[in-house]
Amino acid sequence: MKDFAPSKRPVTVADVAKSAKVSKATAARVLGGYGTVSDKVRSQVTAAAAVLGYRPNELARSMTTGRSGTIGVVVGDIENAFFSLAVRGISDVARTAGFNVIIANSGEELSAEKAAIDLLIGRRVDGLIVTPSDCGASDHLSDAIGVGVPLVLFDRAIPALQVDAVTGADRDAAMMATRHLQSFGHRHIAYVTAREGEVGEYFTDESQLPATSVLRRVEGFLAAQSANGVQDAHRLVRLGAVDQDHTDAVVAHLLGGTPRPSAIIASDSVVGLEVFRSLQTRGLSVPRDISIISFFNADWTTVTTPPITVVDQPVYEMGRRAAERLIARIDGGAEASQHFTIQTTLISRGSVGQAS
Amino acid sequence: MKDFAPSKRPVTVADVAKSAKVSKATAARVLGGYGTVSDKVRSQVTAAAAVLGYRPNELARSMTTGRSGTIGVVVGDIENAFFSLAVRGISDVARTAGFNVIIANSGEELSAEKAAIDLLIGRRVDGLIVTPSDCGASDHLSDAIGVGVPLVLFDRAIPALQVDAVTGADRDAAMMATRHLQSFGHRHIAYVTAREGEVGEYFTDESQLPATSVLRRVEGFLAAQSANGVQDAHRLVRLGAVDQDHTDAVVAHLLGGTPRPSAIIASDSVVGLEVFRSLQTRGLSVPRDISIISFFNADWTTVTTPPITVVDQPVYEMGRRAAERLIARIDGGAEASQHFTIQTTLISRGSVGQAS
DNA sequence: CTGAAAGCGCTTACAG
DNA sequence: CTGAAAGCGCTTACAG
Repeated sequence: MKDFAPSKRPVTVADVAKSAKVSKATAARVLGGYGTVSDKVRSQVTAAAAVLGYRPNELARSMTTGRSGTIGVVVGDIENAFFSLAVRGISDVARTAGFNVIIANSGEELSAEKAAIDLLIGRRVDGLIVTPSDCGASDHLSDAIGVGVPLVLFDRAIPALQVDAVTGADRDAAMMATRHLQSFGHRHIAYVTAREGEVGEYFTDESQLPATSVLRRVEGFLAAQSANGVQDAHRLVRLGAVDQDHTDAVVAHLLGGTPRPSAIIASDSVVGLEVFRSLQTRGLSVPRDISIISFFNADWTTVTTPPITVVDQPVYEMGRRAAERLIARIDGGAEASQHFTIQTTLISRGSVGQAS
Repeated sequence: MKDFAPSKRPVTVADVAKSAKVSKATAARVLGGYGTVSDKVRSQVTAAAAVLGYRPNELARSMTTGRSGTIGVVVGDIENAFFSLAVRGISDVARTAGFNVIIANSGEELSAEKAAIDLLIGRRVDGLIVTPSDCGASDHLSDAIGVGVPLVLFDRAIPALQVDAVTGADRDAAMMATRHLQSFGHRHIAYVTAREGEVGEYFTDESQLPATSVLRRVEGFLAAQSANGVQDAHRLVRLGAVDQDHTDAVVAHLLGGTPRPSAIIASDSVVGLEVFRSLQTRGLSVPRDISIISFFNADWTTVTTPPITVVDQPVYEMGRRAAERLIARIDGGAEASQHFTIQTTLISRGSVGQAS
């Protein structure tokens, strides 16, 4: 028995209808699972569909119903475990509710984010979850809302925009981490982020930190430092840890400067890993020579020597909440927009010691 | 100025045409970027589209053209860094070629994989890249091919199926790793995989390993061991390392058994991390008490003490190749199917020492 | 319970 | 260069 060349033309309801000797409408009813049909007709159609190998064209279906059963998710970087975990939370909820998920990557670039959103709206997703790469830019998002696409922001809020958002309690989390270090006698604490910036560039202005999650953390850090009588804390809030080489340079600059920090807080687990490597490379012993706390309870933080004290963000739960909220909106609730803040905890492991 | 409630009905070419006082066909020509129009008309239409906020309906577009400009990717677990890296490779090539990527997760379950493939075909993707969860099951894949959807297998091949595949050189890689251990005097070497299985269950039969990538590695391992005069090597090929608890049990069983292995090869970096944690928990020192090699050069392998010797699979490159091949097929090449095998290297770090 | 017709928003020939 | 008509594969009223 030979396989013939693939029959290019997909089989349609019309084909099934003809084969089952019923009208298109009737065939469509059983194939689409709506309306009422007699059992006899149902089995005829089902049988015909099976032998023909009918597969519904979801595109056509979406076009007539106006629903695609899909939600679009735009994240900063799917390779970052923070986002993969969030996506799982979103997907789990979506699947249960009968939605599929399309993921797009912005690479934390506004232009890519815009393109992704256009694409997803073009594909007529029923709703959107996005991690805005620049919380100061909201035009493309308000456009989306204007078009009628339900939107939930993830991890970051946009103050200028009336829209649902699910974020961590970033300010509190940073204060908690900072106080923890302070309780070990640390005064000169550095805060390192991956935001684009010159090596040595420190925080002076909100506009440097377009992601509100990072900004809130820095605010919390500064507040805690200020409360502890440290005034110039912002000088140790550093940008530019965009990759291992830059992080090495940032750390080198920090350790060669005055005051020399005795502890470092890493703004996310990717930066944390790079900072840890930098310290290792320089032959520094953690926590004897320097202490470190990283945001996000990533895999690697548990197998280092010592294991790393982390701010444990409930990212899976955050993903779930975002999806739940979005689906509620899709299903009609037009209530006022809300900002959900998810509490975080500190997991104390071995990377924090007494300030020397 | 007030914002009115979102205008639910999206604006269509017809709306733009009316506003620009041209025919639908003409408006569609400029909006769709095909055919020829006068500059005057073009600017009228463009202007009208802008004020109306026209967004093309990609669904409708796909339905008439028969192309969606999208490729579907089904991976085992997007949270696994191996797959995220592959997806980036795929996405980079796809984007450059003007395709978008839809990702679906199978969780390494055949039923979920089937559902995902049905979904993607229903959405009329132009092609499919899939990591088959069970290389013995090919019906759903040959169906896809039968429907005319170009398909490239990733990481694993299906011997029974004439179809393109991009895999690592798994047999060679495992032989390389095994020989490396042998050169340090190791004879009793364990090989641990995450495939479902009882604690203590060892490899006796191909059917236990439905992923050919794993099977080829085991074959390479056994061949190398056999060449070194170790006959019962398969008894140390263990299944069941599905999560930390099970891995703990598998490692405990291994270390309590006879012969007691002096080295462990982890079949992927997730298993590797769990095995490393197990060893740490048991207070074993690597490599003094036991040596370890993990597949995949994951983040965590560089920050442990000692850092881990790994089989470095060029996963990004594999992803790129898969996407390139798929796009070539989509663009018409009906050449014979091919199996691309990508060479791997061993990165020797500190986790392998002399056998005691 | 079943069928004929219209329509979703585009693109594709086919005329002018 | 521009327009009128048909069609992609479904679902949705509307009749019978």
